[in-house]
Amino acid sequence: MTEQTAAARTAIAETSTPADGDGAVDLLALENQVCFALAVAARGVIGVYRPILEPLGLTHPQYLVMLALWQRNPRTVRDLGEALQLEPATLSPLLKRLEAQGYLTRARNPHDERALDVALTESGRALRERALSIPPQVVDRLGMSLDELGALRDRLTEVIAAVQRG
Amino acid sequence: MTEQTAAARTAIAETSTPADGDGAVDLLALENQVCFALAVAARGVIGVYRPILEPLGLTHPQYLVMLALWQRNPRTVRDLGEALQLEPATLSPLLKRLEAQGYLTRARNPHDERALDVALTESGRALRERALSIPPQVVDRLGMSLDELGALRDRLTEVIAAVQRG
DNA sequence: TCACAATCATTAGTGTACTAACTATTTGTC
DNA sequence: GACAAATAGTTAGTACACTAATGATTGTGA
Repeated sequence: MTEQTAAARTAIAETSTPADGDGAVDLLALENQVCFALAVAARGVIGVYRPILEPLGLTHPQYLVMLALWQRNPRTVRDLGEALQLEPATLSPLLKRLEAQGYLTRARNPHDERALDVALTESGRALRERALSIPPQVVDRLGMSLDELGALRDRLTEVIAAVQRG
Repeated sequence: MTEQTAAARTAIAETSTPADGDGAVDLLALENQVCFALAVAARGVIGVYRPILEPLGLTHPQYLVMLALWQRNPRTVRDLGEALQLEPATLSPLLKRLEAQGYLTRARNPHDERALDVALTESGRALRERALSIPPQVVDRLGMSLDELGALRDRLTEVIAAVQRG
């Protein structure tokens, strides 16, 4: 019975696991950690995107950069970093790869030589059409209702706000 | 109204952002992507753990490994991988660092030389006492209620199940 | 028993993601 | 106008996380 393996008990239980007979909850139980559920879910969902994005030659973070640029086109690295909550040091090599793919250009801003303007190429703009089918594919693959996904996004937004509040 | 059907088609409804005047929802808007919220929230929460784990000499994934070992002590790499949903290729160098820190030992299983047994050292067992204060610190730092966090964990569990189901 | 497939871990290579240190440019102030 | 402070981006170094390929061991069927 004890042989039932943690794997069988699944990564995350719906109910908190009592540590022992006195009904106390094990604070350090893996299944009780929100951070663990968050990390596994994030990796898992990004894994769902992987095969869908592969034909476009994009990784998930690169896809997010493209989404940001499709919303507003010439943007500085700093601007993108704020929108995506990424450090410039993370963005810098990532943007170079997207430039190498031909989806965007990188050029110093004439008015402020410190800033680097990132702009879509024709190829980058055109990619949006192909990307339109991605969200439905993901929703379909997850097999979850839009209500469930919306509820999750709202909870995550609370967490993001809580982190930034600190 | 076309408003409803458009909202229903959204990856994430609720405060969905209209793309233009006709009330259609922009499927590719950054704010509407669950994957984006998931990625930002996960990075953010791991960032909250960073300074808390730093005194213990642990990164967040290393902390999760320790949690798993505190629940069941000698475990194989494969066993840990299933519990943490990590590839052995990810776990392998991670465990070597924990071994270098002196928190665990790595030794081939005598019954099956292919398997590698990972076992806590005395130092690794002792670390649990210090770790007991971590969850309260994180909850305090986030400033969210346990109900909110529990609700989030349940939503995340649904996603993880959805990913694994596919 | 002996080829052979399955299993387990490691290695190599790519791509995030962070911190810290650095260069270059702009801005503010005396 | 000179110069310190602030800002923008890059580079270096560490650590995940994945896929693919490799090596070693085990178990099985002919």
